[in-house]
Amino acid sequence: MIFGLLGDRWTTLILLVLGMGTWRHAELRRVLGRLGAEEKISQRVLTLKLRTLEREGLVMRRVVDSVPPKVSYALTPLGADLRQEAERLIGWVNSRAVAIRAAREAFDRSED
Amino acid sequence: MIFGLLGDRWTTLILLVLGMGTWRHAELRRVLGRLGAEEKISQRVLTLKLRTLEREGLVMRRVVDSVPPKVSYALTPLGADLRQEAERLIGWVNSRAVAIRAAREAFDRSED
DNA sequence: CAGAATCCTGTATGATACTG
DNA sequence: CAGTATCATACAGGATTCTG
Repeated sequence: MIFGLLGDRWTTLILLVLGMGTWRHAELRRVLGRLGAEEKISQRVLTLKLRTLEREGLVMRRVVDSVPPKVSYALTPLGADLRQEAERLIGWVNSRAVAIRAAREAFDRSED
Repeated sequence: MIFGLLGDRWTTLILLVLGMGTWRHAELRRVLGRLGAEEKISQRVLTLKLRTLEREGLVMRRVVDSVPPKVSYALTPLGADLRQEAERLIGWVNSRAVAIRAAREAFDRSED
């Protein structure tokens, strides 16, 4: 994978959503469940992904130690920057979607 | 992952190497083994990756049906285009390598 | 040489239950 | 609410063997 960061099922999507603002864990989880045509992300995996992103300096974690605790997540400047790159790549794919689909169908037709 | 193509261990590297020219299966396999600081790619996985790339219209496969057979691989124009995008992303990471490493070390220090 | 078939293993992801 | 712990599973990747 390019650099072991965007190469998993959820990270890119998380980056995109966090690009829209600041979210608490549960909110973020709900939104991810809708935006992605995929299934819902498990609580455990969301925590893992956020930890990794925080570790890489892409996400900021803010804790308000009340009861119950409030934890919010947002992109760091570095994270916002990477999000732009991700969007660029998504744009690339979208603009080539037709060609790619055509290639796929041609391939599938010819192999039988 | 961004779009399920660059999100694996070998595809990006294959794209980069194929950007350097046309290769036969065994050659390509040898070069991948050196360029990547990683281990050697297995014959099976290389075949799988090349098939996928061919299906997406990114790689062209040319067979000369002699004995033994000669099969060569090269990028299509679409593949060459994607390779550029991949290089851009790699450039992004390289130019931020220091910041990322610093963030990682700060995180590891603070968690104990 | 290129690749198909088999078998095996590690890692990512997921479901569930529990806690500060 | 956010997170941890545990257990279970799916899939990518790898080793080996065989063949046109």
